[in-house]
Amino acid sequence: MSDELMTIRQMCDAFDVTPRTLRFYEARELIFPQRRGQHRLYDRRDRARLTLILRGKRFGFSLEQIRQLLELYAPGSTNRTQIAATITVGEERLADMERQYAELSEAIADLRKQLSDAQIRLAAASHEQPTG
Amino acid sequence: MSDELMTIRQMCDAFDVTPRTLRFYEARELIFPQRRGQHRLYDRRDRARLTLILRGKRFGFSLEQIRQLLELYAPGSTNRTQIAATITVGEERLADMERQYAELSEAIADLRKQLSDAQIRLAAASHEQPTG
DNA sequence: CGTCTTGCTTACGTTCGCGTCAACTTGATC
DNA sequence: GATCAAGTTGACGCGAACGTAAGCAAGACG
Repeated sequence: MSDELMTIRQMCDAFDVTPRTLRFYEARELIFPQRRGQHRLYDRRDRARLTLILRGKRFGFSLEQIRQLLELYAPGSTNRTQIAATITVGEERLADMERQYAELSEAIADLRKQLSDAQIRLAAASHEQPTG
Repeated sequence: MSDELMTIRQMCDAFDVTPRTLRFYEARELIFPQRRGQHRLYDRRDRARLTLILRGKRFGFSLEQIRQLLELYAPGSTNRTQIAATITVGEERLADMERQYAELSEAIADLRKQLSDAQIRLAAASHEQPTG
């Protein structure tokens, strides 16, 4: 069961990203795969981080914002002010997400209404020529 | 009450965007202000569209996706296949948003947990040196 | 009349998040 | 030992979404 360590190719297949992407994230210090010689090896931690990265991206966060958030998920520092700072940015992101959550709820309701209106227009247009 | 028509400057102030942005959206056919001579004038319709554009952006949609969505909000075409196509893309966007909504809910719960864990670490670090 | 402000067009510059080579190493295989 | 696949490090390229700067028009104002 060597599902502990994965090569870059396995990672790419598993997460549907390209090698370039993984190296890019590493360059931006979002993940830190080990090296066996020259080759990168990704462990469970790296995979967890990548999951969070991709999730964060889907919410529209920048890689830098995500990097800061990842510190919250990593038991890295024991420095008091560091932890406090990390918490602060985490709370900001949380606020962002909560705002987005509320707005998304509205937007979905909105879009549903527009869709049903359009369905009506579609039905009304049924007796006209079917093409333009 | 000439709140019916607004200049580009008034729009920028109202929506916190730059003139460049408004002209850019126009070039991409997301808004269609009237012209008085050379000057652009924005009416209620334009403002509604801009609101939707900015909202869409916050959800991570591209301007092109937003442009397509806007057709749903504009009583533009009476062409049956056109309306049907518009509905289709609208449903796709809706699905996107619903997925995002669900995932966001998870992510928020997740982040809350990480934050509370971090608070605990912060408390635990209290008796150590307060700086590094 | 000059000039100030507001806006216009055109066009090149910039940042982010990668894509796409090129050239090299390295371990495996014929 | 030649080749081949998999991986590596640069370095440049690219599309999206604007920023920025140059140069022109046109009404307002002293």
